[in-house]
Amino acid sequence: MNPQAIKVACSNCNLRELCMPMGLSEHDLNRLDDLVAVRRKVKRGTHLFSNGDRFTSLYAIRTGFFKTCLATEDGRDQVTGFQMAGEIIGLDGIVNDQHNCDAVALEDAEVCVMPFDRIEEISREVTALQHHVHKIMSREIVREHGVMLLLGSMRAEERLAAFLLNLVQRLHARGFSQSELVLRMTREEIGSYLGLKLETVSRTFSKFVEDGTLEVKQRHVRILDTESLERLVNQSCH
Amino acid sequence: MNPQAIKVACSNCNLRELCMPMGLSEHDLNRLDDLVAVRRKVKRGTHLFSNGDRFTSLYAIRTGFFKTCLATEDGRDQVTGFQMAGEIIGLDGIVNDQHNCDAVALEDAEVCVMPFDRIEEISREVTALQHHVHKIMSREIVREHGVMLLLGSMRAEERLAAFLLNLVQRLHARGFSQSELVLRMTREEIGSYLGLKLETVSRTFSKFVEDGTLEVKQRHVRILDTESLERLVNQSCH
DNA sequence: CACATGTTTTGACCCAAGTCAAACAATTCA
DNA sequence: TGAATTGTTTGACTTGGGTCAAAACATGTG
Repeated sequence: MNPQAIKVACSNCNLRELCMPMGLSEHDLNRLDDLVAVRRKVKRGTHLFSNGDRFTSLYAIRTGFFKTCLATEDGRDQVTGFQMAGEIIGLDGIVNDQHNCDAVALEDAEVCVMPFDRIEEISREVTALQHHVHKIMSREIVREHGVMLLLGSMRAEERLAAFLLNLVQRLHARGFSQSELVLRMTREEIGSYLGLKLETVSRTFSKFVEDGTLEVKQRHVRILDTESLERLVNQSCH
Repeated sequence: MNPQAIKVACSNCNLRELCMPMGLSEHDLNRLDDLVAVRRKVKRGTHLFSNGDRFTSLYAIRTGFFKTCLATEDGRDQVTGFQMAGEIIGLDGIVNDQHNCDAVALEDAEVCVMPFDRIEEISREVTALQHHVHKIMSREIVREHGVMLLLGSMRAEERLAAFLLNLVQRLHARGFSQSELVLRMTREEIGSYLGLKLETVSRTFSKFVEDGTLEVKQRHVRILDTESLERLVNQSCH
């Protein structure tokens, strides 16, 4: 956990449009460059933060892939999300000044550390940033509504279909293929996120392969029939 | 939907400690009184806002009880939360400038309408309000994490136990009994929230009555054995 | 390279919760 | 007040996904 002392400006970052507000004046852009204190590398399998850690900062993912998960003393475990480049993690820590879940890198990663008091300070001056922060938090709330819908009302196939469509859609927005993806997480982690056991996830993948909807080789997935997945998600009358 | 023209100050409101920041100077308190544009009455069964409505304001519940729910075209329906006095609804609308769920009054209710542009304006000046808004949004994110854990990893009894404990805890914080409550929602709405069918909710209530954990007469519930419910929620080794 | 460890697949079996159906309250409203 | 509507309970039966177990693969490490 040795923070790198690399100081780099948001104004030059190629992920700017993903994690920062757009259309700023030169002056406001310069203010924004004070947001990121340092960058920090996070090795695969290690924690960016853990449940109970003191909350100080939000993190913008520059590279790599994370999961956030909630683990209770009694052994329950729930993956609450998977995050990729340009997304912000740590919002859960604001309310109680301590993190309420674990953030674990699923591959070697790098994040921009944004001290929260600095975010609050600058967003008092830069209206666009203030609004941006509100939108990011609201987006997370809406995302979680969607997960609740998935967990509360979908069958296994529908859940996996929704999961895959969401992943490729986000990857596509980052310039990757619309139909091919590499899963960075295990079947068990997918299962935890989707409220299914890993065996069920595996079986559902196999079923999609039989149906000709997917091609699966380990963690490499190619979507052969997107519409078929969309039909599963959108038509609940089974 | 005729907005009442009653203009009342937060500074005198007995719910202030629930929905507003504490320990403000006189000057800041006065600024806060500009937050609430009007109050609005919402009749039982009617919508405070609906999916797709233009987002303009957050709402602080003064009296009454709401549910928020997500309904998709294809007939899926998920209750995403139940809200009571002192709680804030509408946060889902910020990200896309339109509401993403329905807010329905489960009993006659009254809300304080807080135009969001005014919230942003005042929170640029009053740091405590800025921080408060961030905390409210973070709290909602953390709450939803908890629901994901419930939906993803709990069995029916555990879900209902967690639901009841959460309700009495919030009611107790508002001065009501720790052991007695009146449900404002139907079995079906409870089921939708908990990812269960109404029959399962009903059966689980019956089981708790048999076990001597609850006394249930329609929507009146008395908790006879809180510990038993807590044990269910906290010990996942079934 | 071989061994250990972690991950994925598949099969056989089981059970918690869903489905369908019927009877029975409570409310609402004419 | 009584008919209609809505909400709740309970029973009988079914089923999707969980559990347990074993084998096949991958991946990493000394």
